[in-house]
Amino acid sequence: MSEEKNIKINNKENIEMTALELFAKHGFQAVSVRDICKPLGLRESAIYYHFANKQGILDSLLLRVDQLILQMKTEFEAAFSEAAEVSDEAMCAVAIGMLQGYLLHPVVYKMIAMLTIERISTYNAQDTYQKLVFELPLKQMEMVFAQMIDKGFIVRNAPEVLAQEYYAIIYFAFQKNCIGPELTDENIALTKQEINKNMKDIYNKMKQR
Amino acid sequence: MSEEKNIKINNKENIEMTALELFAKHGFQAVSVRDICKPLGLRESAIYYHFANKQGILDSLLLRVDQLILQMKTEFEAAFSEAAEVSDEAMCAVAIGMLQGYLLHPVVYKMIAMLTIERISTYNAQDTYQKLVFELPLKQMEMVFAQMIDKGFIVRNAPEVLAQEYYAIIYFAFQKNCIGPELTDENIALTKQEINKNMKDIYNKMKQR
DNA sequence: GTCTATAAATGGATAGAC
DNA sequence: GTCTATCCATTTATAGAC
Repeated sequence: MSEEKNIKINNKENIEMTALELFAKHGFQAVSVRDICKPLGLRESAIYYHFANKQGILDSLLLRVDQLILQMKTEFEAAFSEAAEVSDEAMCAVAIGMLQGYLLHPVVYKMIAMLTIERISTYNAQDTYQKLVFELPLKQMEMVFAQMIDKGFIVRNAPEVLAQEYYAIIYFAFQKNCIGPELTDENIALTKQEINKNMKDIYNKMKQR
Repeated sequence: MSEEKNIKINNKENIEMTALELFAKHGFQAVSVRDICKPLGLRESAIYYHFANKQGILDSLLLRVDQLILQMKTEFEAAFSEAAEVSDEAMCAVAIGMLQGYLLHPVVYKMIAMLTIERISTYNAQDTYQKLVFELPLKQMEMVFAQMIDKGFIVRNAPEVLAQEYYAIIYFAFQKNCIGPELTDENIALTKQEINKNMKDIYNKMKQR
């Protein structure tokens, strides 16, 4: 093996990930190029070698979200396509999986936090937020319900309405307990607890009478 | 009547409302004191006469939210205490009232937009957001359900779970369609439509069998 | 690919006149 | 209560050496 320096390769990706960390915590505007440099041990000009300007870092991150969405889409399919058993436990498992494996996924979570801020003023960010936080998970939940209806487990036949009802519970608990200055284990535990409670409740109302 | 100049009294409140408008659109950090001055036709020093610093404007606005919460609390009581009839239309009316009269209330909406950004990095803003967007509406919904249970309209006896299930639908549709760079009439119409659809669906599952 | 140095602009904040 | 003028820190961005 050759003597190449494997420690501290400050490539584009490295810079983007540090930027994402900071953008997620403080927002794009509040973070200066110098702030991004510090943890990397770099100077500003090193950043400007990789990116045209500060905006370029954000644009690059937004492109990264699009890739992430595609990746997550295939991961979802692998995770949920087999779980076509129906019980309140199974429904809770799907919901907790959506929380733990997606919304709280280290990169997805930071993207959501960053976009939560940016989407209010920027069309570009709003578009990405919509896809990441609403379209993809809703489409996924819809598929789960379509399957359940197909197999005769469920009475009603509007999978997109059911998806919205169920995902609303997950999204609500997530927003209420997991978005904020710090994400603690207690917050996550409380979120799961609330999702489980509401999930079981709504499941009992919905199941084949 | 005396010849006092009634036009353009640029008092503290005037400055705060202009600041709120801008903070809601771009976030606290992204708005400069000069930005606030422009629409008011003032100079920076005029602002610093009324406020100790830029942060002082935000602090003042946060205090204003607390007053608003108290005011809204009493308005809610007046609006919902009589509506103790139970039907899917009545439930939808309560939900649409929560959207139209509260979440989309001109001032409340701007406060929510501003706090959506600030609450991610600031404990103070997070606290206020929690009260304004979660605690107050949930408490209110809970009271409506407690009444309905009291009068024997509803089977289940966990009003706080029901409140969360119902309010989650409202909050979800609001976040999905009404938060972003511009709020159009189409967005609002779509939000109402989605709330109505999900509300009726969940109501039919819930009502006395 | 990263550094030093520096230009140019922006933004928070104050002093003192009116 | 608002204005002019000004100060100073921060920040974006670039030029040119290594």
